[in-house]
Amino acid sequence: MAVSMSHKQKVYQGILQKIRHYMDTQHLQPGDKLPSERELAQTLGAGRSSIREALRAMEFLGLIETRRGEGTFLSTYQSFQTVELLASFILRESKTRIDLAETLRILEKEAAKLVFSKFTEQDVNYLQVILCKQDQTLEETHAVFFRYIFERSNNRLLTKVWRLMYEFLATAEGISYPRGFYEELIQLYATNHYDGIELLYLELAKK
Amino acid sequence: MAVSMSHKQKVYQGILQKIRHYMDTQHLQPGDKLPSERELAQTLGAGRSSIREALRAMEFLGLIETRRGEGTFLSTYQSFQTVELLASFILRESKTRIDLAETLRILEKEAAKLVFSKFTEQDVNYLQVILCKQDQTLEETHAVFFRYIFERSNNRLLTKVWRLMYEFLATAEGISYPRGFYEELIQLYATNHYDGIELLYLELAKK
DNA sequence: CATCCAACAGTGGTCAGACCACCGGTAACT
DNA sequence: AGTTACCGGTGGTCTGACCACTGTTGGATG
Repeated sequence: MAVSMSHKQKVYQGILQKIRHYMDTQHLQPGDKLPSERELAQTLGAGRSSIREALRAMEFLGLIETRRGEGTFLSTYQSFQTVELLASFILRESKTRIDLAETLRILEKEAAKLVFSKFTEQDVNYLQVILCKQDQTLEETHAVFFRYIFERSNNRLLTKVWRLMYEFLATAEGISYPRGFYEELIQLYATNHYDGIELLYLELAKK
Repeated sequence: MAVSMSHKQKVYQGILQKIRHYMDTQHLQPGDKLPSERELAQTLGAGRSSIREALRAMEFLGLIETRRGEGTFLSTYQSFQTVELLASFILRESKTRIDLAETLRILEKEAAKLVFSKFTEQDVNYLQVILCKQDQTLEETHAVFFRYIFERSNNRLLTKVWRLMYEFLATAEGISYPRGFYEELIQLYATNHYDGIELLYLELAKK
């Protein structure tokens, strides 16, 4: 009675909820096997095609991996295929891109601020090394650079959200700032200049 | 011969390509109608269930909108259903309430800053009214207060992410700050004191 | 003539069943 | 013991059926 009254939620959406719940209660880990489609259909009281629509959604998001003749498994790693296909479709919508870019920058800025007090000289050196590597594009550098920062932020949720959005946008267009930006940021860390981060991003927004 | 030869590509993935091609050649605009599922099945030489799996994927990406009894239409606006679904799975793991609360605060702070330059006297008055209402708890006030700010931020993605996290956390524990916090924030808007936002949140974190 | 409403055709939503291709294990055979 | 053929389980796909819902249409009614 709860949900599907007013909204007439589709079956496969309910299936998604139930599968997630199943994953919770069974404490499934990445790589574990899900029940077969037929079994799920019977257990959850739905048609197999509805189950498949739900699984297709999860597969699309890179949450599961299906192997014909074997079964369906929880993904061990992040599937990029999803993101690529997605990007090939969507990203003409300019407002989406703008929102994404803006949000992305907010997350990066705040992560940079979160780790500020934690950063040691060693951390700063490490970032420096990343920046100096010549065998990668600026876009790659950006990814490695911030991935490190987010890891040190010690906020898994923030990190996940960032990674998701980043991959989302990065497949369509490279993401990076002027090289000087990264150098200045490192400089701020080195000179213990917290407030500079906000200003640094403020300048970035102007361009 | 076309699709399933070498890569064992699934039918629905081929369908996606074809539909996109169709959209291109027919110069479909947002809001336009797609052929019916049955017609697509016949035209593209596939079963209706495969067509549906493809459409389901597109629906996730917010590309199309299906209306029972009417048909399938290209989305007029970009929805973030993908993000929503993914978030529900991600949040499932990130049980760390601390991460959530931290991220939530970051989003709110940045939204507050985003709307700063846009805010008129009228907006400030409206927030004042929200705050003065006595018939609701502080938690409810918090929700209404920031919902308004996020709406004015003009960043749908940011708003979506916030709402998701907020609802997720709010069900577990009430979320609110001291009443004085909101008053001070309004005061900052009224006195055109941008930098104060950062400081205000800094104080909040200390407690 | 204008208005209303019932019947109808078309659409997405869902289910059940069938067949195929594939994988892994196992029993039979050499 | 090693090889092979088979078999059960799994995902991949198609078909046909029924339901619920929508917009239209055409006739009955005032």
